[in-house]
Amino acid sequence: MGARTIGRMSGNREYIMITAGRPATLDDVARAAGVSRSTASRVIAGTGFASPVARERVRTAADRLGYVPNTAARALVRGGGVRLLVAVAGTSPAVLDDSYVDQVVSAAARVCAPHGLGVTVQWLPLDAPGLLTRLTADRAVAGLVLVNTTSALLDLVPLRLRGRAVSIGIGSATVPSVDIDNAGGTGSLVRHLYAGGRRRIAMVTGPRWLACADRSVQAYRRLLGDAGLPTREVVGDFSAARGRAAAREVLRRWPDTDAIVGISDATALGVISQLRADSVRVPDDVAVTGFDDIPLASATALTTASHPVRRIATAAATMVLEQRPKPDRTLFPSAPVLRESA
Amino acid sequence: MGARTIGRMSGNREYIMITAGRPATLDDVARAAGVSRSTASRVIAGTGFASPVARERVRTAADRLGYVPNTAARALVRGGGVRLLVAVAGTSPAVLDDSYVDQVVSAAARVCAPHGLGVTVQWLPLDAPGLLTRLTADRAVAGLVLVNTTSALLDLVPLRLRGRAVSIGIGSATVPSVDIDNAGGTGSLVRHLYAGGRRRIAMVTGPRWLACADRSVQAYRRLLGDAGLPTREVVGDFSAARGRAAAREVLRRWPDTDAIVGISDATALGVISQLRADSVRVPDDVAVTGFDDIPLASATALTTASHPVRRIATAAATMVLEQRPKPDRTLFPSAPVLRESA
DNA sequence: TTGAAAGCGCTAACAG
DNA sequence: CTGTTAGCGCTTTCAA
Repeated sequence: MGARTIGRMSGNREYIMITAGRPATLDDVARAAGVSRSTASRVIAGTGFASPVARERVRTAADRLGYVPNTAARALVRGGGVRLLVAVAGTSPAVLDDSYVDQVVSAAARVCAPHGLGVTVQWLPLDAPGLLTRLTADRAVAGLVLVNTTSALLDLVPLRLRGRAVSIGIGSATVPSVDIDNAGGTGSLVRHLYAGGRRRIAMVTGPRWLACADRSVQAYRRLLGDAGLPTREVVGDFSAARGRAAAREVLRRWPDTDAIVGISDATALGVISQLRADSVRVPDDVAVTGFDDIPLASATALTTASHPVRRIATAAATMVLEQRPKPDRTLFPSAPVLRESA
Repeated sequence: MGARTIGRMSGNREYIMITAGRPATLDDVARAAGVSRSTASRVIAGTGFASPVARERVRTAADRLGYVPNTAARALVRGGGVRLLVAVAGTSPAVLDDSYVDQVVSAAARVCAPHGLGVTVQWLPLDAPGLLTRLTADRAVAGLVLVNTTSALLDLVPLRLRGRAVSIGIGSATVPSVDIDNAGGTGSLVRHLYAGGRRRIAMVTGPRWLACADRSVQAYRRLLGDAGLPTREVVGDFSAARGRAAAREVLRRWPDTDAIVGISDATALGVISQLRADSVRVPDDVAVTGFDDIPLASATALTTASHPVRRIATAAATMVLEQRPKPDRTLFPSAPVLRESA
């Protein structure tokens, strides 16, 4: 441990080979290569000039010593930070117990790995805006991915993170957005219902504060409006439990409903289970659609719209890491997935 | 941007209040509190002595300036690292496209957040042991969580990480393990099958190199051996596709099989779909069990055993972060979840 | 109890 | 093209 082997290079210069214990530092590499630390830094970081000879010697030395740059030190001097913060807005910390968030975090971690960056995830209470400010005050934060955020939160993103923040959901003048095309996905589902002869179409919406959910609602309203049909809306919250209750409410208020559009697959699954419990046939009496195409959807033959969460998160994290101008808005298409429920 | 307000404290000493831009550093806090940087460091880090007065003034100043310690700088000097590495062993990078891994990463990120640490995830090819060595050579790596690892890989964990590495799966003399009680879970399932009158019980196993999967197989063998029954094993790989093929193989080799134990829910679901396709009734003709209790399991009424992945990952990450002696082995119980498939 | 001073490992001007 | 020189922000001896 800490054992070193002192040897001699052909050039008759002393070098040190670390055999165990302390990982090699840039100094070790420079010494072994017989160049200055700056030169070693230049070739390792790939920045600045270096003669082919120097390049070669440094590379060899680094290889032999198993040199790996210390990300923390590098981040300190460059001021770039060492981790990507995934901040998920919501009313309770339970928002983090969600496979959607899992996928975002995991995808982000995968993108960050080669850059030597880590990822952390935090719940952002909607009513405690100070937290975002505190979290982003840590210079170790290299970038920010906001999930399900609000405009209020968006405005709190500090200047330091301009260009290093992306929102999965709505964006702002300073924070670009990467998102799923809720309107397109929901629209195609509503059109499918209409094409199937449904005319009394209700919708179980998401929480009002969530803009992306609202886009689905707007699409639903627009389409029904265009067709001269009245809307039937019940507020939900993405959960199956709320979907159940909502199904009851829909049928109580509008007994002749022949289709229910759920804001999410979980919602739709809740709706279906309640409907079946009440002996309403799906899709014969009432057609039901979801949104997201989670694994459960295919198993339960739920008609829904696709939502490539992993690809979206990967794009978001990549945008944060790559420091080049980003489009204000990147929309991933959502395709209808027609199965048996509608 | 970068605007500052110069004011005067009651003690008539100059201080600087950052109103925007550059986050406050420890120097700013010290200056504002009228103490040396060392003193400020002691009270902020909570290490070493400080008079109540100093403590108070530093706290106030830090609060007012919205001071947040720079994790990277701290890690650099303390040598503690800035991120937790989740390394997932497997034969292809696709092992990372798995909700199991997502949950582990996400849970780890949650545990790390308050410590100012990030998380990265890496695929560890079984045949490229050098990668682990290279990855862990980065001093920025504060800790290691190995997933589905092998003894060979375990032996490569460097001394520097001793006490800062945990394995979800098998452990070693130097790396403690946190795991699910596969044997217990599988055992209770096999007993349930036996109690239900099944006597010709086959098993679709996991890949041979995976020790945790092997524990299930051992339990199956032991129980059948104790009952004087012959074993019927087909090698699987946790996938539904392989489960399908395995079901075919089982029935070809042992046509009178009356129960199939799947190494995972995905495997079992694959088995069931193949069985149904071949007009074999489940559970009437052949009972099928899984392992993990994924969301799909309840939707498909699959009998299985529970697997609290989130809790396991949280425990693992916590052990890595808390620097106290750990038990060599922590086993989380797996309870049978009886549904319709067996 | 406190402050001065010396780095942690690396990058980035700036002269040579 | 290369080496010298300053730090990045923080912790930690060591004296005072």
